[in-house]
Amino acid sequence: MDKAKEKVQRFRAREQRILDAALELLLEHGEEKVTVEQIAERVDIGKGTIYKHFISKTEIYMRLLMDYERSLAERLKVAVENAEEKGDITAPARAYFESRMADPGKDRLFQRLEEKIITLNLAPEMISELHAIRNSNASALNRVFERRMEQGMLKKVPAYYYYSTYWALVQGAVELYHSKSFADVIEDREGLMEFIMDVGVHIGDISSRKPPASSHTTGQAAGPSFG
Amino acid sequence: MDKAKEKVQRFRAREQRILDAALELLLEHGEEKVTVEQIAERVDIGKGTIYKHFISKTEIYMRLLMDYERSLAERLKVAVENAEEKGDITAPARAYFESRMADPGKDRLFQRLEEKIITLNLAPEMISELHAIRNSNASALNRVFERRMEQGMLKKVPAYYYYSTYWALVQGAVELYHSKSFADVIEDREGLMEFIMDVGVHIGDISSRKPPASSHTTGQAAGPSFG
Amino acid sequence: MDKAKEKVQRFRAREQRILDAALELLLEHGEEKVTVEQIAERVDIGKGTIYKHFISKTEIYMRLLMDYERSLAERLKVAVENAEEKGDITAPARAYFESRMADPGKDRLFQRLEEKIITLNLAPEMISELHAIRNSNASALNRVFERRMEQGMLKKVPAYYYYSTYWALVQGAVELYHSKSFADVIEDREGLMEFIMDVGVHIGDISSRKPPASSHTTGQAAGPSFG
Amino acid sequence: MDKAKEKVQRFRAREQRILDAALELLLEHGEEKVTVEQIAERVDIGKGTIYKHFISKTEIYMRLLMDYERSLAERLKVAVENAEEKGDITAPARAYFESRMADPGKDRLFQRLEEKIITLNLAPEMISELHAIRNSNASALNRVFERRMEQGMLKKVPAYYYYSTYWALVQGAVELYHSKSFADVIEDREGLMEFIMDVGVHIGDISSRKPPASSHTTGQAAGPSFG
DNA sequence: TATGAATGAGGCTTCATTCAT
DNA sequence: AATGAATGAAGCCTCATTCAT
Repeated sequence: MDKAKEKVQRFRAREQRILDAALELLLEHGEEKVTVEQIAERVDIGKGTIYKHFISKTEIYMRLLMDYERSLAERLKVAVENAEEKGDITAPARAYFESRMADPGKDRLFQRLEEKIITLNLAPEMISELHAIRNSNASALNRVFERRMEQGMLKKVPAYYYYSTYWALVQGAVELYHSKSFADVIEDREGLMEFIMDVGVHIGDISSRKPPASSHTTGQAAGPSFG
Repeated sequence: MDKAKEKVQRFRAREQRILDAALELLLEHGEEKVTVEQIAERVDIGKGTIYKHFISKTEIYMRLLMDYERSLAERLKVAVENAEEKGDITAPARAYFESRMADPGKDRLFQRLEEKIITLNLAPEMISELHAIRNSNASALNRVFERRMEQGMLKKVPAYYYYSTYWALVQGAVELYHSKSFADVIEDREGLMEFIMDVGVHIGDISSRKPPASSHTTGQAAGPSFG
Repeated sequence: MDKAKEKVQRFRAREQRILDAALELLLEHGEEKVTVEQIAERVDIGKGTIYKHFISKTEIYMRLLMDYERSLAERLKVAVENAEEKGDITAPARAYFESRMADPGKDRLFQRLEEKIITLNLAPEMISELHAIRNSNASALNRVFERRMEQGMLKKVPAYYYYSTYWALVQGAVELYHSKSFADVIEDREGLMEFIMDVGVHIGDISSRKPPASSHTTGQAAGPSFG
Repeated sequence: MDKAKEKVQRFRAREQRILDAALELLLEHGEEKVTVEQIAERVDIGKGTIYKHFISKTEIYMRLLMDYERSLAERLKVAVENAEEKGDITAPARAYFESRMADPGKDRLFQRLEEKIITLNLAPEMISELHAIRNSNASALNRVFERRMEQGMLKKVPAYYYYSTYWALVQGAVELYHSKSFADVIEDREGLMEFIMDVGVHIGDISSRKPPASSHTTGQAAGPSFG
């Protein structure tokens, strides 16, 4: 009995190790350049063993994608609930931003992975499932924007304007975080990210917006010069 | 003499045809899935001939990247000059936005291309050169933001905050434009893009900001055309 | 004691179930495309267990081959004995034909299996054993042909001419039965098979041969049923 | 000009060498057990070169199949024409038999190859093309049988009875030729094959058949004993 | 100068068999 | 005794780049 359980557990543990190794390698080397053999090597198992756990390389990637999206959804849900108790209407937006910016490299990786899988049309059903999860994320944010519009705090435009714009900003922030061109220029990344989040949270605010809280509010005359 | 010139010209013309064909194919099939053979076929020359013009496939891609970045810089420069004559201080930001959104698919492709080349560390020097061009773009925008800060129109933070945030928003807008998940949701793409641009142009505005002009609210005869 | 017997019996029963499952799968999917895992699944036992019964996949196949050949021999023997009592000299030939045509798909499968095993030279001794069984089949037929030659009913040629030719015809009939190219053309398979059998039974007949009895010409109440 | 021609010729020659090598290996080792690498090795070219000539391993096999079928059709056509001039009505059947028996190993190999390709449903369109060629073969034989029926020389049954039975016999003869079980028994292969052909040619003959011409017509009391 | 045939490293996946539990 | 996770050899195919003509 116990032995059987143990075995199952060891099996699951190995599955997780495969996923972890794949993610590590993906983060280290990029989507291209990671081979099944490499993953196996890192987990220190045979190449064939991978295929006891996953039917294809794509399935490994899809699992990573789903896991990430689910954890995002989970964190967002918690944040929304907490926020509603406290009456902080900007909390969901902040939670979303923070969730995605928690590990921008990972976030970005998963975008690329998803894009590739969609383009090559591997695993269309799993992609649908993924998008279903994502839509549940979207609706939480959408509700926030809609409520604020009703309260007259936001300019009235179609709600998806807000959500889309906000998404775009976060997406861009993720790219920015990763960008090697900006790396030299950005001295205070934390400050910048806060600034961006603040911009995001106040998109469309009609008036009397709280000025962005930044650790840099003291006027810094000359930032780094681009070119 | 003339013959030699003619020859050189034909050579250059073919080079351009190779670049055009590569871009077309890239746009049609995505970064992966374009082979040197396909390019040669479309130009209707031999595969070997390509290697008379470019030492590697990567070099072709780098050339496309550089050309794109330069055209961006060029357009931006013109816009800035025009704007300065007319005193429209938001013009550079708008020009930048419009330039990148003129063909979002292309813009996005080049991001991916660049990313790939950086990741695989093919052609590090060319990448440096590319970034130099980009920085010259950045400085034009930076100057705008700095001037507006000096005029007290923008909250005082390091100038790169503005530029980075703006860049992030545009970057995100490009992704948004392309995104298949959003495609169903976005009914009025033009309107949305204008909305985003407006958000971008007014990042950090201290007060009395003009509410975003949206085609949903005011009939704007001729907005910029995207895509 | 009883327990031990029971155990042995269960063991044998399972062995048979493995063989049955293998045959089913082989018939369903063809020689290639059947894996040990599939067999284990269908029997609902572990893959490893199969190897408690058979040292290799080839051994399973060899067992199927032997069993088939033995059942063929058995049926043939019975038919010959019955026929001799009744004085019907063509009975063995008919019995042989009917035996092999009883399930042409199976017969054909075993040809292929044997061929494969011979080609790859797996299990040479078992193949010898198989051929020994088959030769015992041959001798029954041979005796018939020899007797008929002695009776002046058949042209005198080496007896193996008859047997070989007859074998060839039956072999071909099996293939014909299975052939997809012929499927469209053959409207009356029963009639055709009877026709072929008749041709076979009368190979070498010296004179006054009974014209082939075909269901197209004479109403034969109960012919042998094929397949 | 000449150079270009030469090049094309060398290319074609190599293609033929690939086909020849593949056929050789197939004949030596059987369908399974021949790898693309082996073929390349034997031709002394790189693995990749094979794929300049053929899009897949299956295509190589299909080419062999088609070439064989075409040569069969060609030989048959010539034989039929010659026969018609000379009034020898059995000539097409003989030609067909002889064509297929010219190299029984090859004939058998191609059956197996075709079967495999059909089963795995690789290349369905090429298989159709193959069958089209084969049908042209069939009709030539069919016409012979029909004419003989009209002349009252053959029992009247559906024409496909004759063709199918004849096909089955030839098919079986091919297998017989190859069979290792029969190898020891068959002392005079030529004689046997002639015997079989004669049986085939006279299938359904109504009367006064020429006795089979065999080099063994002298009564050999005891052929080899089976078992 | 232009060509395209040739190359071969490298990637993904399958499956019979072994062996620790 | 039964299991099934693990193995790794082996197979097919792709494609950037080279080089002889």
